[in-house]
Amino acid sequence: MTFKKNQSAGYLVNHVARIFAHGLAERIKPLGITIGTFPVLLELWETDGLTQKQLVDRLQIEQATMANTLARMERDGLIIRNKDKNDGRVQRIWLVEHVREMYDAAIAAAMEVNASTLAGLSKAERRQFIILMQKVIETSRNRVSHAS
Amino acid sequence: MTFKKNQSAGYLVNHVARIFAHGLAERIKPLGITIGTFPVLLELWETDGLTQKQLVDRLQIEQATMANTLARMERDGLIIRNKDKNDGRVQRIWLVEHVREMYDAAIAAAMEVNASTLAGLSKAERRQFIILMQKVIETSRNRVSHAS
DNA sequence: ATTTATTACATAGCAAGCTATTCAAGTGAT
DNA sequence: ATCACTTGAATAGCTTGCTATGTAATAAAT
Repeated sequence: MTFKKNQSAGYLVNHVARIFAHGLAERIKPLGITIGTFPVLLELWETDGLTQKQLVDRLQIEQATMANTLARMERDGLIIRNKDKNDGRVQRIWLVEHVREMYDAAIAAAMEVNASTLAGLSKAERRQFIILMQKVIETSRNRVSHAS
Repeated sequence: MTFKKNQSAGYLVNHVARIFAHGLAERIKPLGITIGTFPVLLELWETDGLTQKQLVDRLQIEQATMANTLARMERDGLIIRNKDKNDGRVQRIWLVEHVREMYDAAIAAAMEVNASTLAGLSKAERRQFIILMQKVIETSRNRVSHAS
């Protein structure tokens, strides 16, 4: 029996992630933001002035990836960074005013993408989708923490 | 009520895809292959000598992405490309001998990744995971074909 | 037969992810 | 006080994905 990619969780989930990414990208492009910045914005909308380290911990993105994403965001005028007074190593990240006001539109876009991409699923299936993803992430989180 | 990223299908599925990618990457690295080439290899192991166009259609990857992936594969000695006799536009892609022999090891790696990443799910949940992914892909496929 | 359109592929340029490495600022031990 | 360690961030260099655009070969239309 041969390996069938359309029965492989890893293959399928990569495909699905690209579908979501594509949908989100086209919907937030008018706002002047991109998919990589979106999770960062979500955190900052909730808590402005986080450090890079805090963003890395909350978003499970590698530090180097975060540094690059923040550099692009600063370049594009979405955030400003300034050194912490008490600790010269840490950079605090602050939203620029007009970005703080984009919250509603951005959230609407994200909810639209979720709804339309999952349109083929029943309400129960959509709930199950979320639960399964959370469980997989939890499994991985445990594995990683054991390993270290 | 605020938007919660850990309840957002798009956010979660991106995270899960990165977990799978990481797991696969470390397991196939010893074989000298990377995650982007893996789907291409799956197709060629089944049908050697496909054209770039056929790979694009079967893997739902953009043509430009495929061209770049194939260029890397050729550079790394995984494939050779040659022009089709009947149609000067098409490139046929052929596996190099030692890559053809990697099938068993590569499939074993993929199955391991799937098993260990989904270890926190019951058998029924794993089955459900596959079904939900397939449905989302199907929904997207229909939408795209309507749009064109 | 020539022109026009289509098709297959390549190239340019970017975002977003990664690992590995470096650097500077704090912390601790002696 | 100094030396070693740790921690936060930056940088280098790569893969994998995308859109937009260019190019050459074939097919279709007149």
